[in-house]
Formats: sequence, structure tokens, C-alpha cells
Amino acid sequence: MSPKTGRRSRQGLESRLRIIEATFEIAAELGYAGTSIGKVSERSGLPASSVYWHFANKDELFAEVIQHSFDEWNASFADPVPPADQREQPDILRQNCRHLVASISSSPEFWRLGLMLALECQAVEPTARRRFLEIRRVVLERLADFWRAALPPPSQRQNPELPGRLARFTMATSDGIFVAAQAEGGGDLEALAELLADSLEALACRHG
Amino acid sequence: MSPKTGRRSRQGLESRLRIIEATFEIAAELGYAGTSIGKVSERSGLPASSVYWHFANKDELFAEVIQHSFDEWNASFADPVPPADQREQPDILRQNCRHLVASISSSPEFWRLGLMLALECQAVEPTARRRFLEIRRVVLERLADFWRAALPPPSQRQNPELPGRLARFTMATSDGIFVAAQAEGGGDLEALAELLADSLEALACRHG
DNA sequence: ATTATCTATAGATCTATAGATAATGC
DNA sequence: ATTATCTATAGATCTATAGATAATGC
Repeated sequence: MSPKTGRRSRQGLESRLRIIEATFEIAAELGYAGTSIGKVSERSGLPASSVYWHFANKDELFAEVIQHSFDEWNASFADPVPPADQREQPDILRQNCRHLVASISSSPEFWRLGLMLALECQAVEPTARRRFLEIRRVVLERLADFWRAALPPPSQRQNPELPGRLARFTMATSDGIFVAAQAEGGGDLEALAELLADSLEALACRHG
Repeated sequence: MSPKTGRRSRQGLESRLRIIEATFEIAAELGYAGTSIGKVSERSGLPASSVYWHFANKDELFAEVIQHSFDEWNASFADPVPPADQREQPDILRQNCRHLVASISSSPEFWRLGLMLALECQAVEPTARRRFLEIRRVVLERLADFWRAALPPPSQRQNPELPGRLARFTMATSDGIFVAAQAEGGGDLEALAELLADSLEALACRHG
């Protein structure tokens, strides 16, 4: 039924995806400015002109790369276990903190790309930049949802801004942990993630 | 006495400094890959060949830029008020947390540059990269010193690793806050800094 | 003689396009 | 006729150097 089921069209979509994935891998390490169409062409195995057949320019290529990596992350991001019983709440909260940290560090490439683009804002061109900022807002919303589900309702009634603030803190601290893991070779990612879970828990309990 | 006091030599040092500062400003926004000698030349007002007279290549230019920005940050970084009295400790700890956050956010350019280079590690060439990693270790040591002075001695005897862990957490969280401030336009830097101070305090108290 | 700057340019790489070629859809 | 890929290349920008020029130091 769909006009896009022929062999030729399918191969076109596959090439498009290969270009997106190649760009994604390079950009997560080198950023927007460091990612050239030549490198993308080399890694994807397609000539540079094929990149321009699938995407209008570097700006739009990046906009699609951002969208694609977000879609993948979003699909793998799990919801928290809601607090069921009043008594076991501290345990569930602690468990959900670990759970959240694990979920974030399971797709580090997406976060690395976001970090690069956030910092390189002057270098990133308009379309890609707009898309990135939209996605960042959606991720924050997703994190706030997590906290709304994970925090005990009474503490939210008392302080309605708490999930939003914790969401921003979660994002900021996760960012910092990825930077540290990157700078130190990645061996200590777990120890820092542990520390993040601790501090999220400490903050959530204190304000909750 | 010094052979470097003549007008000519002094002007040479001034040009060198102008190149370093121009590179620093551009690199904090665009990263290593996005900073071209052409842009440095334009912003500093000196021709590209002058850049290569003062520095062997882009790699060494960046090594010097990193060193210079660290020296400035290090000089402006203040020591904590040590805990004097047993009773007023919580207040002093809280005060020192604010103090630390303020000190870090007073020279954001240094942190921004460090963030860019940490993430772009594949793009940054050997000399600059080695210098950057050294400096990062020194900064961590400086933060650990801060916590050794700021935390009450008994809690340190009980948990000797605490200052080091808090130092790494301080660095990670500061990094995250700069990313957030950058992505969101900078208006909310203060609110996040507040949140960071809160969490440092919560962690320090809990583990202390 | 040394130090610093300038003009000019080599050679590599970058973004992007033109236009030929080949495979599918109708 | 449409979709996708290829070769080839234009024109800009990039890192880096050669070599002339001018100001200081001795």
C-alpha cells in the first residue's frame, strides 16, 4: 500500500539511516564543528554527494540526527516503579534513583551529543539548534514525569515545584557525570553514578 | 636587568597575550575544532603568521591557553572559612557551600573551556590534551583541599575518602550546571547554583 | 644580530553543486 | 518518470610556511 515498500526505496532509507548513524557517532566525539561531511562520507561508505541528496545541508542533517537519537533514547527510557505502600517508600525512592541513573547511562551517546551541542551553541546552526532545544525541553518534561510518579504524593502537594526542580537537577548532574567519565577515561562512571543516586535521594528526602 | 624589559620585547609579550585571550574567548564558545587560526587572527587583530611566530602550532597554542586560563582561575579561587566552633558548624558548612559555588561561577569561561575540551577529547591534539588533563587533576586537588578545610575533622577521621569524593562530586555538578545555564540562556544559573549548594550540603552532612 | 610583524601563498580540507549513470515504478 | 548513487569539481576556508620588512639590542 505504502509507496515506499519497493527494494529501491528501501535501500534509500537504509542509506539515509547509515548516514544518520555515522554522523551521530562522529558528532558525539567531535561535536558539530568537528564533524565534516567528508568524515561522514568515509564512515558511512557513501559519497559526500549522497549525503546532500538525503539532506539539504549540514544543518538539516544534524537536526535529523538529534531527532533520531532522541527517539531511540526515549523508547528505552523506563518509567519508575510508583510508590505503593507508605512504609516501603524510602526503599522504593532509593531504588528508583538507581533505576533512573542506570537508564540515563545506558545510552551515553545521546547524552554526549546533547552536551556537545549545548556547549557549542554558537557553532550549531539554526535548524539543528532549534530542534536540540525542543528535545532538551521534552527530556526535562520526561524527567519531571519520572519524579511525579516516584515521589510520595503528600510531599508533592506540599511542594508542587519539587518534581520540576529535581528534573533539572537530575539533568545537570547527569551531564556532569558524563563529562567526568569522559575526562577520566570512563572507569569511574559507576562510582559517580552511585554518588549521583545518593545525592538525588538526599535531595528528594530533604525536600520531600 | 631582565633581558625582556625593552619596548619591543614588551610589545611582543602583549601580542602573545592578545592571541591567547582571543583564542580563549573563541574556544570557550566553539571548542577546539571550531576555533580556527583565521578567527583568532581576526579577533586579535594580528595576522595568522604572527600566531605561528608566537606558537609552534594550534596544539601548542591551546596548551598555553589552557595554562593561562587555569592560572587566572586558580588565583581568584578563595579558600574556605575553616570550622572554628563545634556548634556553628552546620551554618559554616552551608556558608562554605555557597562560597564555593560562587567562586566557581565567577570565572565561567574557564569552566566552559574545560567542558568543551573534556568532551571533544578525540579532536584535541596531544599537547593541549595532556596539559588539560593535568590541570583537571590540579583543580580536583584544589577542591579536595577545600573540603578538607571545610569539613569537621571528626567526620574526616571517620571517612578519610570524603573530601576526595566531594571534590569529584563538586566538579561533576558544577559542570552540569554550566551546561544547563548555557542551554537555557543563563537566566537560571542562580537557581541551579542554589540547588547545587543544597545538594553538596546534604551530601556533606549525610556522609560527615 | 635579534625580535617581531607583514604580505603572499602552498597544499589540504571543507561545504555544496552539476551533471552523468543506473536501477525501480508505472 | 522517479529515485538514488556516482564522478568531478567549484570556491571557500584551513593549517602552516617562506621570505621581505622594520624596529630594537649590542
